[in-house]
Amino acid sequence: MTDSEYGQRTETLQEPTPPVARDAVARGIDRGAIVTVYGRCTVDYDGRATSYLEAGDRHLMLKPDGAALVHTDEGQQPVNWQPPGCDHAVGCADGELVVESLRSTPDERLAVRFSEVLQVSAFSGTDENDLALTGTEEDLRQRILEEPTLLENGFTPLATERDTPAGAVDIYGEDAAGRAVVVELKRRRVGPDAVSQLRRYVDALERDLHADAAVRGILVAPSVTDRAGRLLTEHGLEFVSLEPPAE
Amino acid sequence: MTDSEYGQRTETLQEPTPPVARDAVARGIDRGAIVTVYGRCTVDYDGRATSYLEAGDRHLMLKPDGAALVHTDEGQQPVNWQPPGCDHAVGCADGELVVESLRSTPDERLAVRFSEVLQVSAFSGTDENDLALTGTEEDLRQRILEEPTLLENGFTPLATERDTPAGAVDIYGEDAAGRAVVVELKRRRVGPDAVSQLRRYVDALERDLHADAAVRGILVAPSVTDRAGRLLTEHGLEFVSLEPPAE
DNA sequence: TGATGGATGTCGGTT
DNA sequence: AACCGACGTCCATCA
Repeated sequence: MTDSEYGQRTETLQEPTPPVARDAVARGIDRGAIVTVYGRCTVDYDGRATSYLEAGDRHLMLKPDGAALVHTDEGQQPVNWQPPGCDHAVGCADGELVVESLRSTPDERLAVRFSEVLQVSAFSGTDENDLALTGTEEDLRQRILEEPTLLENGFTPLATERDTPAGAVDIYGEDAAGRAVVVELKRRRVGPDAVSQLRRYVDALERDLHADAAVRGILVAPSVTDRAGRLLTEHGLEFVSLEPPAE
Repeated sequence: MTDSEYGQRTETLQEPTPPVARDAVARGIDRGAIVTVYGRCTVDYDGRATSYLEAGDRHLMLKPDGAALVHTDEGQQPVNWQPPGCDHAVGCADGELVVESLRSTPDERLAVRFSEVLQVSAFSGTDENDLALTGTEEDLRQRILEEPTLLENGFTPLATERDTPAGAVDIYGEDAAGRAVVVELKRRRVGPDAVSQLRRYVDALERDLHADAAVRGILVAPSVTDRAGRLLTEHGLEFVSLEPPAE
């Protein structure tokens, strides 16, 4: 039922007793493995908020970086979790397997109590490669910097991440008439929040450059919602429809 | 090595051949189980963006609601995923196990190709219970509605989720002098975005109630950042420090 | 189905 | 350690 010889890349136990499960989990954590436990459990969380989950069958994953995830059979998001950097502890109490993940700053505690353990697994392996992702806001920025005319004729980018009292502007530049232009980029359709963000930057830059300077604000995104479009008009801001490159 | 009798709550195979793995995954999906695969794989994603991940050892989880998660040994978030509502398909190609998850609106495709399958598991179970969570924004709202004096003496809540052209206001009410008050709630320390949000609501309500009416805007949160504090002052908005109740 | 805003958001960069 | 904004954000709610 197990393949627990030293050096194996996986080690799995079916319906172990709590002490056996505890030792397997502890050994997996020690070896730097991804450890999973499936079984009937309750979950306590206390930290930034507080939660409790009554008994049910769930899947717990403990990662060597200190992350913990409790998954039910629904949803992309775990029902409970702990971020990387936590310390995992495992033990038996009242004949149950108990897994705890703790961290400080902020003080947070996750406790999973298994009344029944159906399976414990430990997975060791290597993963050297990083994800290659395209279609991000950064890609959209590159596209505009390489071909500023996409924004409008005569636009000249002068800086990216230009600092203002309100934060860093995505692209700062000049139009054909020499007016200052603030560009805010979004990789997808935007709502009111993006308009407010652009507005903050334009306001801040107008103060920074002295009161006389009128600063143009251009929102670049695939599209805007109705309300966002109205907000743009109200605030005298502009919109240019552009998407991140497909690849 | 397996406990695949019909009706078992878990079914696990160690190092199955691709066709055997394929059948186990298909059977697990059919039964409405949570299916996991651990092994060496590459991951292709195409949809709202595009990504590719070179070979490495990873953990794939397929949920009966159509969600798919690819986890490495690091991070709380999956390196690749597909949201609930997808169709999972499994097959063999070039002697490899291939799992695909597809959806439309938007069109998105996730493909995981295993050059080596170390373990396949299927977990069946029941989970009737919902998470009980406290310390949310909703709890903060309840706290204020029950004791409006926490906000300020003489405050009278008149509505929650009051609609304005800019969206729904968390709490709408009147102060002791009968002036309209817009309250924006945040469960934790806030930055500039929350201030802009409150500003949009105050603006919208002032227009809605006619130009003469001065509307007060109060941000309620545990604390604000420096920049947010400055923005509040600039916009003539107020701040009251309150947290969600501890339990 | 789309819009809107909350979230124990998480994550990365920078100060 | 805090601040800030992006994210293939996810997610519930409501129109």
